[in-house]
Amino acid sequence: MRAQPKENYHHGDLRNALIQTAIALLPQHGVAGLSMRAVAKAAGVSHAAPYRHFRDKTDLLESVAISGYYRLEEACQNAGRRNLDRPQQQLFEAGMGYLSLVVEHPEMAHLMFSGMLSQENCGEAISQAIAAGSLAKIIENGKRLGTYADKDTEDLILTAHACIHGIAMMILGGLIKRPNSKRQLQALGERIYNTLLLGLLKR
Amino acid sequence: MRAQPKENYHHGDLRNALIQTAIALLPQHGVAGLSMRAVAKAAGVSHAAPYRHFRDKTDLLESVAISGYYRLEEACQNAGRRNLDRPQQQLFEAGMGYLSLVVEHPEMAHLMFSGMLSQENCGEAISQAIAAGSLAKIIENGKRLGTYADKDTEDLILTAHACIHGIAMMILGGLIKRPNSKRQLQALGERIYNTLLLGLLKR
DNA sequence: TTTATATGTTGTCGCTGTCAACTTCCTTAC
DNA sequence: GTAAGGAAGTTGACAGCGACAACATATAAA
Repeated sequence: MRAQPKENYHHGDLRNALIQTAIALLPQHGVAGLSMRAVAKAAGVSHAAPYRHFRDKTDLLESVAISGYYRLEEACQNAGRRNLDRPQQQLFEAGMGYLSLVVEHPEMAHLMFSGMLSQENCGEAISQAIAAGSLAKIIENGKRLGTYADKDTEDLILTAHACIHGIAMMILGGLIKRPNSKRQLQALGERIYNTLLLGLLKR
Repeated sequence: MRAQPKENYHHGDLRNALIQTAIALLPQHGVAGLSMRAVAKAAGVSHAAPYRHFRDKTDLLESVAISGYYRLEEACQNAGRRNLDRPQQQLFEAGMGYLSLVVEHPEMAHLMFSGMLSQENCGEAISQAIAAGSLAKIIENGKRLGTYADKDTEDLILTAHACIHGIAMMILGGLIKRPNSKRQLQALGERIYNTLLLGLLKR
């Protein structure tokens, strides 16, 4: 039994400390500019210490990305729980949560979605299960309530996800002007959302 | 007047040669693994030669990305020209061109869309003018022909672009399984496209 | 022909990711 | 309670990188 984590040497929970430190440094340094050594130094350990807990840099970044996926899932699930009997509001708020996370933590989003991490550890499996998983529940619920079109559910989920993800990545990639207020982001979300619901064609 | 580019020393058109070499090396090395020195070596010049033509690494990568934007524009414009009186086919083929480029040249797409390049030189200005520009013409044309809903044109363009871009980035980021044939890609495009046209809601 | 400028080369710097070798702490077996 | 051994930290080293300065050479201008 350890009373207090010793001051020197063994850290006690360096692995998590490194992940949290990396998350903290990410906004300043950017994903490209974030070095393993900088994370180690900021965490107060020597430059090689991280290699006792992570195979290489990618391994650390994967762990950071995974924590981002969980935050994203949480945002989507909360949107679902807040509006159990209003499927359209569920979907809209989930989408706004998705967008907000990307806008507020662009470097984290870059890490999660740029595809540079091994597809095995945090690609399809996790992101699919999490982000699309929450969306899927919301859309299936809406379909049960008779809100959505009587088409293949997978197609509805995929299209909604693509739309949300697309706007997020367009902001991230500089293809559209980055909204500089919650209000602007909300307005952007509404424009997309309404168009997506009604479709491009004349009704 | 120069008869033949001399074998030694002055290259004649090193700037373009470096861009082309970088494009050629991109698939093997990936954007993260592509080094200035590797490009220089592959182009047959010394490791510092590129700095006579590019301020830094980002400057070279920007030039590579810009050439990608032009390829993308070309694909979209061709789709428009091929189907002048069929607005839906125009939009679908433009989208498929967009998707194909990303699937066939994922590293180039990564460079174009990840947002790590300076927004000034090849961000909003160029990408907006090119990709969205071609899409805009197509959708405006379709609206004139009475195909599309009587909503704000900007919203239609934005939503269509987001949808296409989103699917492309989901493939790139490993969020959905990468299609391994033209046929699979086509099928994926059709699912999205039909849902986007008709909208999520019951009609 | 001389001179200036553009372009390519070599040498160097600090930083990075990663490994090997060493040290220190904690745990477990006797 | 102590010795053995593994887990977790340290220092030192290496090659590769981006970038700059100093130098060399080819072309253009005078």
